[in-house]
Amino acid sequence: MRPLFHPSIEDVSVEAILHALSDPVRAAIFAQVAGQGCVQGCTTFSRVGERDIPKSSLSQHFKVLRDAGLIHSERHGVEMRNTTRCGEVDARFPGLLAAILNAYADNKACDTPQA
Amino acid sequence: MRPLFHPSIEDVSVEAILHALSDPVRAAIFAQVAGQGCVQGCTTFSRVGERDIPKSSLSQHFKVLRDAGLIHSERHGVEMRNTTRCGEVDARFPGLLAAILNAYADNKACDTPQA
DNA sequence: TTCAACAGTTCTGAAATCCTGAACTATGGG
DNA sequence: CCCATAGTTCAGGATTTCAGAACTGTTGAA
Repeated sequence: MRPLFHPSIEDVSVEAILHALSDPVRAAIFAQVAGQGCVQGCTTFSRVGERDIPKSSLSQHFKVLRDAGLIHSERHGVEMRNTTRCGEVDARFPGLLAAILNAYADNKACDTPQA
Repeated sequence: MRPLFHPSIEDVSVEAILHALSDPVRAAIFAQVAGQGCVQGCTTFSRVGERDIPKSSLSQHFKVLRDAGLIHSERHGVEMRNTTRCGEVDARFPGLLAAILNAYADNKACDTPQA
């Protein structure tokens, strides 16, 4: 198990961010981490919306978010502590994350009006 | 040649938009169309940055932007008239496009400080 | 009308990427 | 030490993307 890689904020690119968040599962994960400030572990997301996500896929999703510079992950014993890097990212690309999270929130509101 | 398809604005999704704009070539095309209001034709983009883009790829890129609801294309004789759908998209997802275009602009400024 | 040039599109196969089950690593508890 | 838990890595098949070649559709000239 190689140590977790986190890009420095100057190496974070818009395209990587957009690509990472263009997947609804990853967007949901990120929204949740952003909403809670800190979320324990991948297993929290074994189910997103309707779908069951296998843990190998979850691990990859977290890696993509990490590589894109969107989250910071830290091992705490057996589990993972994930936090967003919203502060840094927002300093570099002002308003970007807020607009995206907002758009997803609006979207969800339309999708499930009577849920 | 099947007629050009444009999704209605309610069918436009955040993920499709982010996916479309997560490609730097498409982002450049879209930024240009957005900047000019109207751009004639794909061939305008035979070169983006350093890269030569074959026209079959350009055609695909335009299709992705169209399917994502970002641009409107109309045949005028032999060539194509492309316009953005920023207005509609911005009404649906306020601030999203502006934030993304801004982020790309910032990014480019960093990439080429002495060009 | 017929022809050539031009602007894009579609087709197709190769390359890259994504998804996920299975095997693995690391940590903590009994 | 052994097992359970949390996550990672590997390997493969499925999907997506890229780009050359062949095609469609339009315009202008002869």
